[in-house]
Amino acid sequence: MKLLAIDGNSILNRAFYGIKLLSNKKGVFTNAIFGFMNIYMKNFDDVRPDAVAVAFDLKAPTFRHKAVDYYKANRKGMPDELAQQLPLIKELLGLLGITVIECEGYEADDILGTLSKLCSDSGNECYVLTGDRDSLQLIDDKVTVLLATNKETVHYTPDRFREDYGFEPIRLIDLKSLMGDSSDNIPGVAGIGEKTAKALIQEFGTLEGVYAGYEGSGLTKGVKAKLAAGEASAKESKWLATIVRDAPIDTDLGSYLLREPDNAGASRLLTELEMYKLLDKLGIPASAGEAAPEAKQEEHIPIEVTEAELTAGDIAAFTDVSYLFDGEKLAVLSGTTVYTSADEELIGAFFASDCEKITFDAKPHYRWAMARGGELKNVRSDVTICGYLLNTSASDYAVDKLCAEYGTHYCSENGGFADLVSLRGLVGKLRAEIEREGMTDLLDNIEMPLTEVLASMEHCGVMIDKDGVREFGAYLAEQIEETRQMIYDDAGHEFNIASPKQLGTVLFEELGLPAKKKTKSGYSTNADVLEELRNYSPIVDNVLKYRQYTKLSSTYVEGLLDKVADDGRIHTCFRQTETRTGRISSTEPNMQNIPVRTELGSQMRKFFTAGSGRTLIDADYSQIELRVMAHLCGDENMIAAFNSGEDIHTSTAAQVFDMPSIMVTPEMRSAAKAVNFGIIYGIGAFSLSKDIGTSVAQAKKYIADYLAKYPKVNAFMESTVDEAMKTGVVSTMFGRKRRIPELSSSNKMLQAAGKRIAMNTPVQGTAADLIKIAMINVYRRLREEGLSAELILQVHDELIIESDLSCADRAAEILREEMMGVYDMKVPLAVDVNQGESWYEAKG
DNA sequence: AATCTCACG
DNA sequence: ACGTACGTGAGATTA
Repeated sequence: MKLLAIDGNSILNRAFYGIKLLSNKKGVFTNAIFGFMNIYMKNFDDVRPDAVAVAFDLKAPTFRHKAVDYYKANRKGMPDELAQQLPLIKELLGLLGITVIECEGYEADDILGTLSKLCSDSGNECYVLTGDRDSLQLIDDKVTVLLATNKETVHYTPDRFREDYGFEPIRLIDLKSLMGDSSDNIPGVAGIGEKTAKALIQEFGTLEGVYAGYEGSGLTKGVKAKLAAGEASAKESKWLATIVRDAPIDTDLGSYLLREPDNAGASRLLTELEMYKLLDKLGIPASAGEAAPEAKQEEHIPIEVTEAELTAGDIAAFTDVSYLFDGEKLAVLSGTTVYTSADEELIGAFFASDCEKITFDAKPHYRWAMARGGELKNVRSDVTICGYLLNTSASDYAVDKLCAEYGTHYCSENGGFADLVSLRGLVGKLRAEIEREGMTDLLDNIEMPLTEVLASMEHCGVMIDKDGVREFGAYLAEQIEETRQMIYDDAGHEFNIASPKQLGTVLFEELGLPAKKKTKSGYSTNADVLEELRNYSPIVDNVLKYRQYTKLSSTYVEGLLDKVADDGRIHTCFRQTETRTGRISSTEPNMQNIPVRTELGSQMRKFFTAGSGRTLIDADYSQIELRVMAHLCGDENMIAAFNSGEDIHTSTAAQVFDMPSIMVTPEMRSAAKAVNFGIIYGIGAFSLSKDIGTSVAQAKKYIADYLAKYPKVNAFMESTVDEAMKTGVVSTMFGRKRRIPELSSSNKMLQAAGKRIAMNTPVQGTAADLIKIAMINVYRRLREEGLSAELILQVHDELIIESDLSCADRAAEILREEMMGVYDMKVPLAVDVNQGESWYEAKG
C-alpha cells in the first residue's frame, strides 16, 4: 500500500505566500486553499496513493516538553487571511474523503515522522509531501519526500539526497544541529554555516563523530574554537532538530485509506468558495442552487426540452426568448422548445424581430447582423454584462459559473443546450440581484445600449495607411540597426539588448554603473532608472533609443500591420466586461495606447486616416477626472477654479503657493499638475516626490497645502475610505460598484493599496460612466439625423468620429453637444474638438 | 506562465 | 521595516 502523508501547515503556508490574495465575493480568502489543492492534486496524480493523511499542527494548551516554548517562540502568528482558511481546508479535505490528523502537543512534521516510520516498519511505501527541508531526515528506502518548492516538486529518494548532500538522510539532523535554523529557533553552533557544517558531516559522519575527532583533525583553528564553544548548544540542537517518530496517533494504516467523498458537500463548499475550476478538476458536478440559501425548489424544475427546426412562422410568434449563437448555428429557447437553424436568412430575421431577447455576450451578434446590413433588436438582458456589473473583478462570466454563483440550476441534463436552458433562470436571478444593488438603471440605460454602440464602432473600424506604416517600419529598422551597433561598441561585445538580465550584466557589472533599483530577479533597467544614468555613459542613451525604436517597431508597426483586415481597416475589439472601474478596454489590437507622448511615436497617428471624401473628428474631455472630483466632493474652491475657465493646474498652483496666477512659473504649474494627478490616484508623498523630483518632506507639504486649500476634497476622500472600510465596496455616481477585498487585509501595504483604489475608483468609474452615456447619445443622434458619420474609437476621455466631409460640421456639433451636456454637473465639462484627415491632425 | 518593460488615459 | 499612485494590453525573455 502507498500512503501520501502531507504536512498541511507547510503546504498551506507555501500556497498562501506563493499565490496572490484571492477571495470570494463575501470576502473569504481562498488563495491558500486554491494553491494547496493544486499542489495536492498534482502530487496525487504523480503518486497515485491508496491512502492519504494530511497533518496539521495543534498547539499544546499546556506543554509538550520543555523545549516547546522557545522552539515556537520565534514564529510569528499566522496572518488572519491565512488563519481563516485553515478550518476551510480541513473541512474540504474531510468532504473529499481524506483523513486529517491533528495531535495535541505535536507538530505536523512529528505526525509525518510517525506515519513514515509506521510505513517503513511495515514494508509499505510512504510519500511525504512538504515544503520543509527538515523532513528530508525521514527519507529511507520506503520513504520518499516530495519537496514542494515555488516552482516544482522534487522527489527526494535516498539516492537523490546523497547526491545533493553527500551523506545519509538521517544525518540531516546532525547537520542542522551544527548549522542551526533560525526559523525553527535551533541555535546550532555559532559561526558555523551551511558549508562548514556540510563538510564536517561529510568528514565525520555524525555530530558525535565531529566532537570525537575534530580536535586532532586538520580543521582550521577558528572552526575548532567555534566547535568547542558551541558543544552544549549543538547537543541541545540535535534534540530540537530531531523529528518525533512516535506521536500518539492511529497506528492502523488502513484507517487512512481514501474514503468515499461527499460530493454534494464538497460541491457546496467549493461553490461557496467560488472555486469552480477545482470543482471541475475533481470531477464533481457543479451543484446548483443548494449553494445559496435562498435558492428555492422551483428553480430546480427541469425543463424538458424538445427540439424543432426554426421557421419564419416561429419567429413571428416569439415574444420573449433566450438564445445562443456561435456565428453559424442559432438555438432559441421558447417555452419548452429549442428551435435551431443555420439558415442565415432566418437567423437575420430572428435578430431583426421585435421579440425580447436574452443573450450571452451579444456584441458578436450585433457584429454578425451589421456585417449583413441587418440589425439585432430588443436585446433585453445580457448575462455576461449582468455578471460583470455584479462583480467587476471576475476573470470570466461563463454560464455555469454564474449559475453556481447566483444559485440557479445549471441545466446540464439538457445536453447540448445546457447553457441555453440555464440562461432563463439565471437572468432572473441576476436582474433581481442588480435591482437589489440599485444598478438596474445602469444596466438598462447604459451598459445594454452601449453594447450596440461598441459593436458598430468595431464594425466600422479605422482606416490605416499600410504603406505609410511599412515605410515608417523601414526607417525604424535602420535606426534600430544603427543604435544596436553603437550599443555593442560601447559594451565591447554583442549581447541581447532586449534581455533585462543581459543588459543588467553589461550596465551594472561590466561597465560598473551604479545600480539603483532591483527587481525580484535582478537589476531594474527600466526607463526611470536609465534616465538617471544618462550622464555615466553614452550606452544608456542608446539603450533608451533602442527601446523606443523596437517598441514602435514590434508593437505598433508589426503588431498593427498584422491586424489590418481585408477592407484596409483595423477593427479592434472593445471589451465591456474587463476593467474593475467600468472603463472599456481595447484588444487585438489595443487602439487605446497608440503613441502620442513623444514626437517620434506620435507620427504613428498620421497613418490612421479618414476614408476618401471623409474626415476624422476628435473630441476629448479636458481633465474630466478632476472635474468629476470637483463635482463629487463639491469643494467651492475647486468648483470656482473650473468655473473661471483658467487652466486648472495653474490655478491649483496659484492656490497652493498662495499667489496670483500670473506669478505661477512653469515649474510651479508642473508640480501642481503632479499633485492633481496624485489626488486622483490616492495621494502618496513618496511617489509624488519621485514624480516631481523633490524631497518627501516637500511633497508632503504640497499635499498638505493642497488639502488645506480644497478642504472638501480631503473630506470626500476620508468619507469615501471610511465607507469603503465599512462595506468593502465603493460606487460611482451612476451606481456602478466595485468590491475591494484588499481593505480587509491585515497586510498594511495591501490595505493601503485598497484605500487608494477606494479613492480612485469612484472618480475614474464616474468618468467612464459619463463618456459611455455620451457615446450612446452621440450614436443615436448621428442615426436620427441620418448623417453619414460614425463613431469609430474611444480612448477613455476621447471620442473619434469618421464623417463624410459634407456633414462633418454637423457631426462635430453633435459630438460637442452630447459630450458637454452629458450630465448636469457642478462644473462645466469642457470638450476640445478638432478635425483632420488623420488622427494626428484631428488631435489638434 | 510569469516577469519585465513600456505604450495609453 | 518595507515599498510606494489609479486603470489597462502587448511583446520579448526566461524559467
